[in-house]
Formats: sequence, structure tokens, C-alpha cells
Amino acid sequence: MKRPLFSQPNSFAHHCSSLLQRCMKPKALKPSKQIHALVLTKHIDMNVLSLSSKLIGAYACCGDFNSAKLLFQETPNPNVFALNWMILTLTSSGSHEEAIRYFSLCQESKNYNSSPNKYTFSAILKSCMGLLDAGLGKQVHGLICKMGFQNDLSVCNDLIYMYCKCSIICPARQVFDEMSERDVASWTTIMCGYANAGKIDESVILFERMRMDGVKPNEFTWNAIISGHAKNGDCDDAYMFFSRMSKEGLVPDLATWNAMISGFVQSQRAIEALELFRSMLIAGIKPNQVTLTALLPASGIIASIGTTGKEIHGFIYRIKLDINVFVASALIDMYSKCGNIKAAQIIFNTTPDKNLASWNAMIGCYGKHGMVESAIGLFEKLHDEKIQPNEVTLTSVLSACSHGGLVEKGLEIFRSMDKYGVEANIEHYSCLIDLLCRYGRMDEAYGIVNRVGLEITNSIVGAFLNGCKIHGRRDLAEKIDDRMKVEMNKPGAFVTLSNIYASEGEWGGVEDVRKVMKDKKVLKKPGFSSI
DNA sequence: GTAGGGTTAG
Repeated sequence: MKRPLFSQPNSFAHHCSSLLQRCMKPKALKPSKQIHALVLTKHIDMNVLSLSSKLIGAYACCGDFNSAKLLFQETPNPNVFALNWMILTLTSSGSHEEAIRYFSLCQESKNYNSSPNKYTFSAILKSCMGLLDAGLGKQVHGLICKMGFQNDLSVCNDLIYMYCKCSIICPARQVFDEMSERDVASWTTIMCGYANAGKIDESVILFERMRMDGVKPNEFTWNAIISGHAKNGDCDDAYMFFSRMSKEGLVPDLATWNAMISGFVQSQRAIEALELFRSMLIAGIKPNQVTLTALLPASGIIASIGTTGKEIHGFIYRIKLDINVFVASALIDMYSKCGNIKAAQIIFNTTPDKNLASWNAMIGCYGKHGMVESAIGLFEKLHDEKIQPNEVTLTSVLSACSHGGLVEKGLEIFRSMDKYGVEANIEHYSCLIDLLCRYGRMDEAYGIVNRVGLEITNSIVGAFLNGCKIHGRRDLAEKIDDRMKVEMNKPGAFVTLSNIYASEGEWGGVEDVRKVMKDKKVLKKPGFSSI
């Protein structure tokens, strides 16, 4: 006798439910849709076995947000799994505001009565982090305590991570200190938080303490301590930990090598960076885009030694490394620095998914080489492409204007900065002063230097004093003399000031400046050549 | 029935 396929009344629903489950891991959208269709055509009650919530989960995790949303709206009582899937997928696709809207909707709505759980909080904390909204994070933290998740290991780790990413280490540390149980990730996360806040010493203390607590550091932990030192400019200490890592039986991985290489390059120690790169290849680690992006700026530092950026470019080509937008921008910058504008242009034009950094590199390239019209042309094209410039873009454009003699254009761009949502910083002000000074508009420049709240740095004063020198305005130089003596602690600008006095035989002034430099201990060391 | 966390780039 032929057995019926589904003997129980609900066995069809059971079957659909388990099939849906199996659709989720491989993110199989089509079978999920087929099951949905079957459920509808067979008039199965969607409330049975929370079928509608399972379908929401399946749609969300397969990336079909629209279907997930529609079904979520139609479902009278979506369960916590459905909610979590919605929030998690919105969060991981970067739609943080919407994720938060779903979360609060479900907090307030009568239509929704199951409580958030630790998965909900983990996901929503990621959105707070994505928005860098520590205030919101704090509110969620409050809710976590209210609902009794303050002792959950993974929720606490997520809280620490959120606070660290929002750059507020105090509450992160408080959560960490109050945890009854900590794992390697808890220690690593807080250590990174300190390292990124420039408090590497505290990271080291925690690194030693975790071992006393019987928690063994893993690759992530070692990488955190190594990159922490490297980012803070302590390459020697980074290297010390790098060597120690191997002695303690852990093999440096790609991220370890990348952190070391990038640290040495950022400290201008290009030769050592290159040596590390070679050791990495010998160790059999295959470099990736991060490695090459980090390494490329080294070519500018060591061009005179013989390894050129072009060789590194050749290497990229030989290993068939996929040139992503990071590598492309680094290549543009490298060719720009060694004066090969043509090569920079070719890379810029053949990069399909350009981002702001690529545009900035190319605009900077034109500016550096006096091609002010091209720089401005590209800057205006940015607007057509609906890309918002940032402070780097504006520094490059303003500096291009000043080098290329376009005073009015430069002033116009400076005035329009707030239109782009960029607040003028010291760099922009020094470009502005440079712009005015080069064309003799000294009194206006003097007005800017004296703007309330503007810190006088070497670049600000340097630009201004150069103008004074060229246009014979010792009177104006004298006017900021007193302020410099009080506020400045670096030699550069004092030398220019003293030169202005010297050029006019004003030896008293020269003597005076030298005395201040001596008192402030900023006497310039004798020049030396790197060769 | 929901994840795996944390490290490296312009």
C-alpha cells in the first residue's frame, strides 16, 4: 500500500520548517521562495511552528531584504529569531539606522511581545559602533543591564568593542573589570582599545596580567600588541614582541607581518620594512593587498637606494595580485611622488571603483606638479560624481591653487568649505595664508594669523613669515614676534624670523630671537644629510 | 534555529 507522504496534520508544516532551516546556512534564496509558495498554495497556517518567522529569517539571511521586510510587516507576532535576523542583516549591510529603527519599533510595538536576547543586543551594538554613536550605545548598555544580560560573556565583549570603537575607553574598562569571566577576545579587545587610544603601556600591563590570570594569548592578541606598538611609532618594541611571539610557539601570520611592515614604513624606516618583506616571502607567507599598500610608500623613502616603486609595481603584476582600490591609491601616490604623472593617470583612469582616497591621490598629484587646472577640474568632477570631498581633498586643492597662482579661485574654495561639511583645520588655514602671502595680500594674511582661536604652528607662521620676507614687511613680522616667543616651541619659524631681522641688519632682533630659542631649548641642530 | 568575536591598508 502506498504510504501517504504526510501522515500527521502538521507534518507538511514540519517538513517546510526543517527545509527552511536547511536553506539558511547555504543562503539558498530560490528554494526558500519555493517553500514560501508552497505554504501559500497549500493554505498552511503561517503561525504553526512560527513558519512566517522562519521565512523572514530565510529571506533576510539570503539577502532579500524586501521580501523579509514585507513579510515582517504582515506577520502579527514575529518572534525574536525573525527580529534578530532582520537586525543582523541590516547591520551587516551597513544600514545601521534602519537596524535601530527595527529594534526600537519592536521595543515599543504592542504587536511584538517577545523580548530581545543576547543575539539582538550583539547585533544592535554593532550598529551603534557603525554609527560611532556612543550615546546610543550607552542607552543600549542600560537596557542590557535592565534585562539582565550584563553578565553574558559575548554581550560584554561586544560592549567593550563598541566603546573602544567609539573611542571611549573608560566605560569599556569598567565593563571589562566587572566581568566575572573573561576569554581571550575580552583581553584582546580591551588591549586594542588602549593601543588605539595611544596608551600602549596599559596594553602591555594587561598583556602580562592575562597570562597571570591563566589566559593564553593567541595570534590575535599578539597581533594587537605588535600593531599597537607599531602604530604608536615603537617599531623596536613591536619587533621585540614579534620575535617573542615565535619563541612562545606561535607562528606570525599575514596580519602580523603586515602590521610590522606598515609600522616600519610609517616610521620612515623603509629599508627595514623592505627587509621584513623579503623575510616574509622567505617564510612562505603570501603577501596580500594590505601588505603591498603598506609597503608602497617605502619606495619614496628609499628610491635612492635602488628599490623603486616601479619594481614593487612589477612584483604586484608578477604575482597577479588583484589591484583593489587601496593598492590603486597607493600606486597613484607612489607614481605622483616620483614624478610619473602619466603612470598615475593611467592607474587612476583604469581603477573601476574609485573612492575618495583615489581622487585625493590624483588631485594631490596634479597639485604637486603645478597642474592646477587639472587639479581643479578633478575637484569639480568630484561634485558631478556626487562624492563629498574631505579635509584631505580641500588641503590638496587649496595648496594647488596657491602653487598655481589662482588666488581668487582658492579663496572661493576656502569660503565654500562648509558647503562640503568640512571644517577648516590648521592645514587649510596655512594654505590660505600661503595663498594670500604669495600674492602680497599681507594685511589680509595677518588678519587670518590673528584669528581668534587659531593656533600658531610652524606651517602657519612659516607661510606668513616667508611672505613678510618676500614682500619686505618686517613690520608685520615684528607684530607676531611676541606671540611666537610665548606660544611656539619648535625651531623652524624662529629661524625664518631671525633671518628676516638679519637681512635688514637688525642684529638686536636676531640676538633676541636666538636668546628665546636658547631659553626654550629649541635651538636648531646642525643640518645633516642622510647620505 | 540565530555568530564569532579581536589583529593588518590609502
